[in-house]
Amino acid sequence: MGGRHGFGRHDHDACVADAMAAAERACAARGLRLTPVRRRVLELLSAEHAALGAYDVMARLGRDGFGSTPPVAYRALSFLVEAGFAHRIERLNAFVACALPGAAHDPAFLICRACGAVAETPTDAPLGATAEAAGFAIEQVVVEAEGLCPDCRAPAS
Amino acid sequence: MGGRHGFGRHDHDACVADAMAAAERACAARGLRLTPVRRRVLELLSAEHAALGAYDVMARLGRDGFGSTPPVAYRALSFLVEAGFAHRIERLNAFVACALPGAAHDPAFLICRACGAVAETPTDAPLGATAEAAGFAIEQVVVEAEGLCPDCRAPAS
DNA sequence: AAAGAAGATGTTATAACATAACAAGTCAGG
DNA sequence: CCTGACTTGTTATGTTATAACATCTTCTTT
Repeated sequence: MGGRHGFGRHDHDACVADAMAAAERACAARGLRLTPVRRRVLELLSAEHAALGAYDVMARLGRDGFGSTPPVAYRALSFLVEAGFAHRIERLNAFVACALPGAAHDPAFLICRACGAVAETPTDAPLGATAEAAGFAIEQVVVEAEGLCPDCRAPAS
Repeated sequence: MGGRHGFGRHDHDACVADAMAAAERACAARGLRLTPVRRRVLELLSAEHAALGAYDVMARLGRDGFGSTPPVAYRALSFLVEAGFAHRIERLNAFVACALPGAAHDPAFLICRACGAVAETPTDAPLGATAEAAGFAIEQVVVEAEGLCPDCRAPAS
C-alpha cells in the first residue's frame, strides 16, 4: 500500500487494478489484443508511477520468463503508447503508465529532477497553475509540437 | 540565397551573420569564449534552420579539420545550449540554432514530420494560435516540465 | 478439421545517441 | 616564465533503438 501518484499518496494496488481493468475494457471495445507480454509491461509501468526505461522493462520481462531482448520490450511499449495506455517521456527516454485512461488527451508531465517522480496533468488548465496547485516548482518547460508545415500541407508547390 | 525560417523565406546569409554577431556580442558581454569549434558548430546550426544530430555535426567538424569524435561535438553543443545560442529538440535527439537570441526564453517548437523543418516560437502567445498563424497543422504536442516535486522541495521530511 | 492470412513473439545483429576518464594543448594573469 | 583554469583531443564504453528474419499462435474461411 502507499506509493505516489500526482505527488500524493493513494491506494496503489487498487490503482494498478483499475488501470488493468480499464485497459482490458478498452481492448475488448476496440478489438485490440492485450497479450501476456503487453499486460505484464502495463502492470510494471502502473506499479511504478515513475518513468521506466525500455531496458528496465526488458530486464523485468526476462525475470518473468518472457523474451528479454530489446524488440520485445519496445514492441510492447509501442503498443501501449499507441493504444493510449502509456506515454513516452521524451526528456527521459522512458515510459509511464497513463494516469488518465479513457480520456483522449495530449498530456503534460511534471518531472521531478531529484527523485524522478512523474505526474501526468491535463492540458486544459494552464500548466503553471496546475503545478502551483500540486506544489511542484517548475524550472524548465519543453514544448514541442509535431505536425505539417505550410509547404508540406500543400499537395504540390 | 533563400532558405527557411519560421516556415518563411528570408535572407539566409544575413540571418547566419546576425546569429554569429549576436553570439559574439553575448560572449563578450558575459565573459564566455566563442572558440573556433563552438563558432563553427553555431554556423552549421544557423545555416541549416533544421535540427542537426550530434553525429551530423561531428562529421562536418571532421571535414573542417576539427576533431570528429562524439565528445567534441557534444561539448560544443552543450556550450551553445547553456549559453542560449542553441536548443536541444528532445523529440528528435537533435539541435537547432536559437532563432530569438538575446531574449530569455523557454521556447516552443513546431516540427514538421515530413520535411524536418523546425520553427521556434515564443511561448507568451497560445501555441494553437501561433501555429494557425504560421499555417502549421499541429498533430501532437509534447509538454514536459522539469523541476522539484513537493517532497523534494522540503529540506527534510 | 485443414488451409491460409494476419498478427505476435523470439532471436540475431547492428545502428544511433551519449558520456566517462584521462592526456595534451592554449591562454590570461601573476 | 609559471601556474591555474579552461578547452580540445582521444580512447573506450555505456545507453537507447531498430532492421531483418524465423517461428509460433490465433482467427477466418472453407
